[in-house]
Amino acid sequence: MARPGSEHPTELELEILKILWDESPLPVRDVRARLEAQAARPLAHSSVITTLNIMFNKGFVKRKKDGKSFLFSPKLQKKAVTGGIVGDLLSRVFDGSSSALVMNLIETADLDSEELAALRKLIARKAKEQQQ
Amino acid sequence: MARPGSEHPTELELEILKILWDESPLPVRDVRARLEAQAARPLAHSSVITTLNIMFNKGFVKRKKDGKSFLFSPKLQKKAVTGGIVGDLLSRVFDGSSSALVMNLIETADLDSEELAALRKLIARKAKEQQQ
DNA sequence: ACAAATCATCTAATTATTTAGATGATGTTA
DNA sequence: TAACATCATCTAAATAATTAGATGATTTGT
Repeated sequence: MARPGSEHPTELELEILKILWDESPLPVRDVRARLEAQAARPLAHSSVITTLNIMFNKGFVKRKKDGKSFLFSPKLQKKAVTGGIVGDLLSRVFDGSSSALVMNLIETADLDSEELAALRKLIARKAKEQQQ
Repeated sequence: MARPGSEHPTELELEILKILWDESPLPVRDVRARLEAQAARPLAHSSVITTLNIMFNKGFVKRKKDGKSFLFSPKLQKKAVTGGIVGDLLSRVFDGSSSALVMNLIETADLDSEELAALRKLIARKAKEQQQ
């Protein structure tokens, strides 16, 4: 009875990817420091490097030897990852309906008038592209 | 060294919640049948009821005794669950920026002109509400 | 040169999540 | 009534995810 893994990054993995999206390449030491400082996750050095190596084996990050340490970088773009998570949410909960999710977000999110205006523009642009 | 659980439903739990959102209350027998038919997850009866009871303990579902079986219903609304997952994604990846995620979705989603028109209306309504 | 710091590797442990068979109780059908 | 079907409970096991200390190697600082 196998427990299936997930195709998406786990919560800790997502935290680490975010750190690397913000700045990379980074050595483990720095990833560990930022996990503690930015994500309130104080982990031992070996906990962090273990997770990073698992992520490397999963194809989420690249690593490059630098002296005796490794520098890690994200291999997946932010959009690809969020697209995957959200796409999954779509197919599971919204029967694949993107617009239902987008509407749900717009209804629940706290958007100010500038953000709404920007969205309006984007939608107008999308609609225009569709007519061509 | 505890391994933290997640505050969100796991992938299987989300599949089960979807089934219950579509129709509830449901007995375990029916949940199991739909997992197999709709989610291509053929699990043993006891696997399903174990997961449902874990979900009950987590506060995700309600259950009511009916004869010798239990009927399960969702306790959380779809919006609350997706809002939680997406809110988490926001805070981890988009620094809390709802509009960035919504824009990301609009750009990547395959929306037809009717859907775009509906979004435009919703945004207009939101903008109007904000002026009051 | 020696001590301390840094680093990866190895090994181990905990917990969550998943999966399921055996068992006993209950209900239904022949 | 007996056999069968259905159901929850109990027990067990596999795997993923997480966490971390011990160890040896390398680098840095005194």
